Amino acid sequence: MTTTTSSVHAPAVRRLTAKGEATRARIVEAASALVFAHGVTRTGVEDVQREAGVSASQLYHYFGDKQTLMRAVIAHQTTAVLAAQQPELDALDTFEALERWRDRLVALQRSRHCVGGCPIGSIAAEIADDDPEARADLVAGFEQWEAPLRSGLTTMRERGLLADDADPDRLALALLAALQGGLLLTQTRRTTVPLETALDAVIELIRGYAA
Amino acid sequence: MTTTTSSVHAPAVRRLTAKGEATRARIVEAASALVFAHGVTRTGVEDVQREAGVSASQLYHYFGDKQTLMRAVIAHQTTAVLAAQQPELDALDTFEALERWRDRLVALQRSRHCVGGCPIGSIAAEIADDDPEARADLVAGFEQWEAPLRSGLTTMRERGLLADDADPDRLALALLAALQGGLLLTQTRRTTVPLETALDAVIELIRGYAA
DNA sequence: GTGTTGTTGGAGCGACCGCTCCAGAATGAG
DNA sequence: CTCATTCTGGAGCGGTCGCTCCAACAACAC
Repeated sequence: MTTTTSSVHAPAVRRLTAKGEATRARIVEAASALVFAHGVTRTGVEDVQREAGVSASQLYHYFGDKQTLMRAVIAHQTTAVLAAQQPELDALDTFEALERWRDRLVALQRSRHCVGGCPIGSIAAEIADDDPEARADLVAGFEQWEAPLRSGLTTMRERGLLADDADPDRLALALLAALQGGLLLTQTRRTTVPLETALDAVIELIRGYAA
Repeated sequence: MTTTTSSVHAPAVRRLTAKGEATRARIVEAASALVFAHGVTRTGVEDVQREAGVSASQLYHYFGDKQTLMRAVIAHQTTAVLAAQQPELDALDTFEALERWRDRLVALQRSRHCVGGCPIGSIAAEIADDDPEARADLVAGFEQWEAPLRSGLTTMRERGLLADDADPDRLALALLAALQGGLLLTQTRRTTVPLETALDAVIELIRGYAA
């Protein structure tokens, strides 16, 4: 129970050919792009078929139903989001790295003209209350995100960059929350100002713990 | 242009009877509750009809289409959200008021068992990119929210509670972003910890500006 | 080659969606 | 009372939704 893989008797596939793997990947990528652009509910299975260039039977061959597909989308977007924050995210152990990470996030949203929020957060807001299994995946996704933040801050404290009374757990969570809220407001207002302000505020708080 | 009322030729009603006003209100309230629980897209017009106890023709008599109804929901929820934060929100001019406000928000989410995020923020995440008019309403809603935060912090600075280099605009925006992000993570993780941590972080930053 | 399993195409079903339409009942103005 | 306007009930239409089914093709194991 509470396995990270799909639950009981997923109509998914046991073994996948190289070709099948490619088809499956194309479906997930197409679905991810559409969900990012229009949300889960507004993304129809038929839209995914068209975008991925597959037939209905192919889609339902690899994913038993839409819910399963959406869980695959969550997994895919989690990986993509973390990758988009590299290399800074995995070594957030100096104030300079923290600032570069902040700048990268802001630049990314600016390049998107502030359209679209967080690929994971948006899904969370839409289906966290309605799909328990997806919610578990989202919790895991956020945890994968928070972990490197926590680890970077911990390293900073160990190296004496942060005072002993700085709490890496608290600060990492505050950072993630500021990021999510900043993204939402940036998406709504179509300005990167909220994202910048939210991140800068928490970073300033962290700087207050500089040793 | 950019009026706050509905735009060109809204099929809405010119004059409303007392009875009509009541019916309209019932529809908006039912729709608001359903949207809060299940989101915009998952809320069917038929669901609203059932919940409000009205027929299809009634609903379309008061609201030309679903989009118009959703804009009314945004307006209604904006009022409701602000009301739920009173009396603190309108007088956030001491640290004590700030803490009471924080406690009220946390208690509210706890009483909901962390189900459902921000009534406005959730809608924003879902349709900000797809409905330009709704997005404008949401921007206005957030502004109505941010204004008292800004005004409270400004008062604190004027009274000498905050140093001159404290920027009420920045801090108010950071507070709102932390709140939104905290609510999203709290909704996803089903714990009030993220909300508490996010708000406490920004409040701690503000306290750093205490004169 | 043969059999098994993975892969693909495409028609189509039942349910639900937002919305329309028309006729009748209630209401307010004169 | 008269009449225009507002309000209500309910059937139903065209479209879309998630999904099923069946038959054929391709790839791999032996």
